[in-house]
Amino acid sequence: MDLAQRIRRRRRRGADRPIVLDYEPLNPVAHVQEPVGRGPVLERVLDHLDPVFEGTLPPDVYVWGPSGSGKSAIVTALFDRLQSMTVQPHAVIHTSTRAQTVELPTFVYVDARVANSEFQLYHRVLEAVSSDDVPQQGVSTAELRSRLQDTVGGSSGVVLAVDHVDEPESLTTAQLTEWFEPFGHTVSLLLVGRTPGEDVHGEWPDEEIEIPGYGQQVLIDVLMTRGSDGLARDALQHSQARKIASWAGGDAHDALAALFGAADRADAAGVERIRDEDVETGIDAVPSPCVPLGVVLSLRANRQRVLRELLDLDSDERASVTTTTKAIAGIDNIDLSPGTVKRFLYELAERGVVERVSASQADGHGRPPSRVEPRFPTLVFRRLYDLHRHE
DNA sequence: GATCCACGGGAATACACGGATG
DNA sequence: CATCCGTGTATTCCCGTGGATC
Repeated sequence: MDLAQRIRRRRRRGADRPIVLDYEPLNPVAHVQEPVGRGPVLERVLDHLDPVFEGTLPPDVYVWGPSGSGKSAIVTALFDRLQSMTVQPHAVIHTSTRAQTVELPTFVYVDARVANSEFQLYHRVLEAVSSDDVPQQGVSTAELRSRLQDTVGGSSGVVLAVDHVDEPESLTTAQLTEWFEPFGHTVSLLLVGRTPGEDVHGEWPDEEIEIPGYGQQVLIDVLMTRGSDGLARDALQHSQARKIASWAGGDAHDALAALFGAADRADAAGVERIRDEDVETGIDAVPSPCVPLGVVLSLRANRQRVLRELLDLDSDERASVTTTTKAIAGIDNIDLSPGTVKRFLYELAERGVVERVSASQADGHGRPPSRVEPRFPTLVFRRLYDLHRHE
């Protein structure tokens, strides 16, 4: 348990809520220090990175696996650790075979959902590599690239992980390889995506690592472990974890989202243990198909605001896109015009965050209305959004 | 002045339906 | 009967503006 977690627990205890001690371990997008049950996969990624301990950079690699298979968890945990080794004074590794030391490259992790332009990408990397501040505006993309080239050229190289490639509104493998082509062998890419390599980019020239989905038992372990980190003692029963795991079909994101929802519900009810009905509620609050929570949380603030308000509307306010629009734009201090709210809703539908459901029958004139349904874990989003607004 | 980006507004287009038209 | 038209709605699309920084 780290310090931040200890403090969060104390704060929660003060709130007189018996079940949830800390929401973070239940958060599907939380970064964990030690991913549970992913040892073999970690080993394979480490095998690939092995050359860095000999002083050279590994070739580019494409890591892929189904949603909720722990890709982000593995890569963030690994890069966090490797990065801290680089920053620490003992960044120099003494190899046993040769009495000589090697310098580790810089390890940088970038989420392409957040850094989704060439400029943003260079910015993140540059900020990680050089210790100075890097301007966000007023400097051209080309300028940033050449600054980055200068900086990287004089260093021992960069291993750059780019997560969530080839999603809508993020970056493609083609773009990334093109942008870093001029960097030659000073930057090694580790791209993380969901689809098999051959499907997206026919001739990916380099290695790839496949990450399989979680098995049933392992997923139950994940739930029990995270549950015991975040919940009061014995609040979650093994049979309940089993039920969630079997519903989730190996998807740890969906499973954790359901557990989060269940715990939140039980917490609000003031009971001491999660009830089976809470599990039901938690599962129901995760639609299928479900867009990853990370997609929602990387949306711009105003769009998240609209989604948050959407969750509080009653059903006749959600009868059509237009009435939904009016209801949301009419809320005090929302500060968005109806036209803009409406455009947001259509944009969000395009990204799969909400789904348009057209009414079966038109009553009266005009094109039949359609309403929007959330396609993200509603209880989790609501709780996390409200928590972060109050801090 | 150049640069990137977020934001907001609304025009333009597509669609569904009932009823008028040839 | 086939087609067109008007109306009201849904959906898409484009572009200007302004903040902030170098």
